[in-house]
Amino acid sequence: MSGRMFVLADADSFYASCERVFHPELARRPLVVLSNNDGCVVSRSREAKLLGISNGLPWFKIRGQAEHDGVIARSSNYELYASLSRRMMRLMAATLPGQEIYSIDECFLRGFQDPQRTRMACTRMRETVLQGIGIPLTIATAPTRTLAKIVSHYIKHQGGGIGDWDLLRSQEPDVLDRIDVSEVWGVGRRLTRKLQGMSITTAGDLARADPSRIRHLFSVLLERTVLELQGIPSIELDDFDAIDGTRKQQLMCSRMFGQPITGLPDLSAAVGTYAQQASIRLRKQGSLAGMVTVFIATSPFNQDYQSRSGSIILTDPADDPLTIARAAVGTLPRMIDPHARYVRAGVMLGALTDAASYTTFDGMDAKRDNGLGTILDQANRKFGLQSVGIGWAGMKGKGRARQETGATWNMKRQHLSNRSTTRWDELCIVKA
DNA sequence: TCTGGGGTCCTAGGACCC
DNA sequence: TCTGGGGTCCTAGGACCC
Repeated sequence: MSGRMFVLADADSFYASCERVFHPELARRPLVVLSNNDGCVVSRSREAKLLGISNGLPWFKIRGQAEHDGVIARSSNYELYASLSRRMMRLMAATLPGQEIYSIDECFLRGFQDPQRTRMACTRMRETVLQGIGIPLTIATAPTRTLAKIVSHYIKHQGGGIGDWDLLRSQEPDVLDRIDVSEVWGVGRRLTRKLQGMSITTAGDLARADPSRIRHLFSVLLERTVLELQGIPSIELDDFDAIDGTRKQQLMCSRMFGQPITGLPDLSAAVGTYAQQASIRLRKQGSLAGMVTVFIATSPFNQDYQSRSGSIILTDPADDPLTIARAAVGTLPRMIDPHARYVRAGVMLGALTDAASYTTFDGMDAKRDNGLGTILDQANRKFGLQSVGIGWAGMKGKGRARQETGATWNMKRQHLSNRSTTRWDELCIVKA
């Protein structure tokens, strides 16, 4: 074995596992985590999977049966997950070199030349994260990222743990032929259908395909996937700085509403709030936005579905909340259908540039935050998101949702757990 | 009644120029 | 005004990921 060895570490049922960290009584119970608005299932514990609950199912459709089966539901709590993710990533980076964070719950690392040494490091890493944080990992090693994904997928089916491509292949030479092509990293629904039409139905079929022919019929992306299945590293990840979530090209804040809204005033309030949220993240990563795009949409499950978007180019790139919110709200009058029932809106900031190095030719400066944004950022850090804001963004709700705004369109989160690691008023209480 | 939120990359095709 | 080809740049949309 020569060349690089990729290590893929990802958490088992990450969101569900996070919920258990501060609620040990949830261990071994069937548990699901729901998307915003308590819409769909986005994470299930192993026990919930065994009950036949799949990801993406609308909660309102399965709720009756699930509750009958003793399933516990939690609203998603991304503050908690992001915080646990950061700790988990730091522990892993201290064990193996070359960490590339790929998503909130998984990262690639580089293995050592000596496979035995790599294996020991993986074992140690898994124990450290389990004991230090309480999150179980699945760890796979392989000569390419795509094969590491295959191994990970395979051993998760066996209940998780640690696996290696060479070992697996020596035990089961035909393992790729027993994996559906749709399970391959980079092959989605559409490609699966097209490939099936060409009698490529398993990962093994795809691995045996001619890369240049695949490139012709599909794209360079799928060609790289074929090469990777053959053991030739061909996919590089962007060297984006994911540990603090920095985005190089665009940044978006969008939400489904708790209930449909109609008319300019409510829509403006929602879009203004999302614009502010987006500008907070923009300042946090030290960028300026050159373009603001807003989209609004009615329900795609209704017959009169409509979706519109509009953009504004900022003549001077900006990071201050007023400029961005004003630009965003300003797109609405020409887009809005006054009778439509909107269920979703979003604000995208594009044409991002680095605030520190930005200069214009004529000596004009960018629309920098004049201090208001920084004050808002500080207040929000201290008192919690949406404590303070411009316009509607500062309106608080009551009771359990007191951190959210009081507007009717604010999302539903009826099964929210405490944000124990990021909110002082939601600290875990230990009775001794 | 009730169906997530964020990203990335590639390609086709139009606009424009010579 | 018409005719033709080829190059570049940009954007919208499609496809994928978690």
